Amino acid sequence: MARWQSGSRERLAASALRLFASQGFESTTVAEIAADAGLTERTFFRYYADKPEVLFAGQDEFEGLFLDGVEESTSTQPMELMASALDHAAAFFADERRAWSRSRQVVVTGNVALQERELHKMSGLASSLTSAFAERDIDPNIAALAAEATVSVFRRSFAAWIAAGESRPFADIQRGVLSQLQALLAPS
Amino acid sequence: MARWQSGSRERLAASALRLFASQGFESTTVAEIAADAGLTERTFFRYYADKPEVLFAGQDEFEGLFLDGVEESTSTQPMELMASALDHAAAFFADERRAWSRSRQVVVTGNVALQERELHKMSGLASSLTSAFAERDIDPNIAALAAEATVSVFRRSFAAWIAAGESRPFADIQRGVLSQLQALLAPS
DNA sequence: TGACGTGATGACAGTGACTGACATGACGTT
DNA sequence: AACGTCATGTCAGTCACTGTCATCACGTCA
Repeated sequence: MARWQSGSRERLAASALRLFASQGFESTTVAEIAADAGLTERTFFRYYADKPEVLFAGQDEFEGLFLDGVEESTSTQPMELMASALDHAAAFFADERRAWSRSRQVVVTGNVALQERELHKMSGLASSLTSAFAERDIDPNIAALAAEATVSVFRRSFAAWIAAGESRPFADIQRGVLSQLQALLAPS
Repeated sequence: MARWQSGSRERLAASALRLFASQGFESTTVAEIAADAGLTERTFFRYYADKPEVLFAGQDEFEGLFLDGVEESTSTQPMELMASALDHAAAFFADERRAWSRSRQVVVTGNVALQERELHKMSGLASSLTSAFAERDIDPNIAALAAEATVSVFRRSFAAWIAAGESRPFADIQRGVLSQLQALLAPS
């Protein structure tokens, strides 16, 4: 029998989300999360750099989907690369994940520190996309604007996807939002 | 002679920026800032909600310029409202402010917590713009995309404005970036 | 089989951000 | 001159986060 149960990292994340959802982010201490997972506070910080970070595990995988989408496309047109990245990332948001995403988002929306962390993650995604676009010989300034537009479309789509009553698949919503953005900025 | 010197808030902000710039954000304690301003740590937190916030005083005024720009325009076209907001806000970034903005940005760029706070302020600006646009009978989804696009243009412009060697006025840079964004998303 | 290294964890003390509660004392008003 | 107000000081406390050392199950190698 192992001295330590395996999956400490996952247990910590699960305990954290459950406690945050039931009693709030600020009124849950790290020591409490750790105890709930059968560990100590010190061990929590060996897995997660800080308290907000425990809600953002798996971010790298998510960001990788966008980048894979860019790599898959052979185009050098910003719009086509954006669409490819968005389409590819949509796979992450399967319908089974919708309920989980909703409850997680309630927690994030309810705390400023978590909102800030989420924005920072989105900013990191935009940076990565900027680099990926720039490797296709796209002007750096254009690449940055395209990357931020991509993230905007994703965020709007995600918000719509978890809205009450919404049932369309993520990919469908996202294509609609991208069209809206194009229409908005079309020279009239 | 007054028991307390006036302008405590401003002295705290000035001490903070100076200390952050010379020895870094993290290695400067709030107690140190307060002492430098002739006050105590407790008083610092009566003026600023937390340590990052001391670098973001005056944010309301800045946000107000964007909103004034929207109000000044009588248009109901998103693109025209965006342009009006951006043009109006450009007044905030006079050439005299460029050197100060550069040194402040060095501090912000050098610390993750400050970057997160800055992103959150930009997000708040986007929310305000979304509401302002929505009051012009613009579809909420379009309003949100237009607001985020506005903020993207501003941020890209600001980055260019403080770049080494750059000397064009802020308004000129910003108009160029807005044109680039339009060109990027123009249906081909 | 037993010594040994490795790696995950615990234990503990310390720093610093932030808060609540109460005390102080200069100032204007009456 | 008594009084209320308000910016500030003082102090104790909580909690996020860190450095350091101890512990102990496990695999390996002699």
